[in-house]
Amino acid sequence: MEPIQDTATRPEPDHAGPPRRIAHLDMDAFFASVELLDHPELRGLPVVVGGRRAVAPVAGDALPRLKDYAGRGVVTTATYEARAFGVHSGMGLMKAAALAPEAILLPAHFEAYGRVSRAFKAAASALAPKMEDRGIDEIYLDLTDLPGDSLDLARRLKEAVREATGLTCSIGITPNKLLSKLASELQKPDGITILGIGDIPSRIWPLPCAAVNGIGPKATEKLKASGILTIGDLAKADPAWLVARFGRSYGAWLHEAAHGRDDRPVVTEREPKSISRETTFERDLHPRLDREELSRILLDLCERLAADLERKGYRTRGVGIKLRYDDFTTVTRDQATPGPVADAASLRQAARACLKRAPLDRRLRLLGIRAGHLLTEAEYQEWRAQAEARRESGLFPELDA
DNA sequence: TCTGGGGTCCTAGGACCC
DNA sequence: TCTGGGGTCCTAGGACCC
Repeated sequence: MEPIQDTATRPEPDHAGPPRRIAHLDMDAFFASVELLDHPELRGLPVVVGGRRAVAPVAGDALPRLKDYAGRGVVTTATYEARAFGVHSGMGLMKAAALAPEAILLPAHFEAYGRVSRAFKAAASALAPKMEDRGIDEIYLDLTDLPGDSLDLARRLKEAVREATGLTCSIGITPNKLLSKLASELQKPDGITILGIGDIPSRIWPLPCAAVNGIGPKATEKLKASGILTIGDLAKADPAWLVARFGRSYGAWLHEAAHGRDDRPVVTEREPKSISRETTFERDLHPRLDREELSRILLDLCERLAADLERKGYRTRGVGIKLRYDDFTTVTRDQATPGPVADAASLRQAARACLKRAPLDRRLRLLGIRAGHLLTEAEYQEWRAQAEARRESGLFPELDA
């Protein structure tokens, strides 16, 4: 018998409620711009930030050039002058050097970026306290309850950020996060873009699908294969076809996204789900021949992860490792720990158990360790109380004393 | 000349329990 | 004797983002 379900009376998804006013604020070429604060003489030149460690000093007082770099590493950020050569973040440095050999290469200074990041977020949240942290160089702000028109608010935000950091940013303001993220990209750098729902056909639909946050390389290729190039093409696609092609969840989301619909709230607080450390080796290491070196690296990763857990006040109940082989294939192995732990020795013990279950027959280029299933101090105390109760009832003697 | 390091979320199968 | 179905946890992999 056919299941009977009255879909016609099911309520619409919750798009109701008063329209919101959401800002996305994105720092312009963030890492490179911070570097230029220290090296104003490099303004206007193509500059790339990246590389694994300080570039070897070059003869005389010449600046380190991209062409002088040899080794593993990717572009972390490029100035707009460097981007003009086709260089972009994530690109291998060797490839970038082929495109812009004379570009200046600066090593990354993550402590400095962290300081400037905290400064711009403090300045923005002083004006708009409902702030969602989206990483080191971007935030969402919920401006719905603030007085003043959007253009004026955007100008005040940019001025506050500039005053606090000396840097420019780009801002998009629309009724939701998805559109604001798209809007902030439209007039970079140093831009303000304010859009309403009515602007979607003219401003959003001409953009390529890949401009949408959540449509990556794989989905872009798949869409392209069906002749869907722009967000407008995607908006015209049959939702049932999208679901059949991309799955129930992602297919339905693609349809909603193309029409600029997005209910996600601005989330001001969040507990981390996992904390990890990983490293790519200078040269590929053999699991057997380079056993001692790998062992030292694992211990170092465990100690750094333990320090992170300690500093942030978490314990983990699930440890995982990540291995990347010389052919760039990646495997992971996970293992639940007997109880919540945060010390390096316990992390290493769990990591070694994971390693035993992984193929170790070819050279490795990366080793990583991750602490998942995190417990806050309060959750840990609760776990302990429950374990104690079980122990006293004699059911599960997980606690020794 | 290959491709960093830190994350989130989703899917999917099997174990296990009720 | 031929066997249901839901819920949750564990594990592995993959897409995606900054």
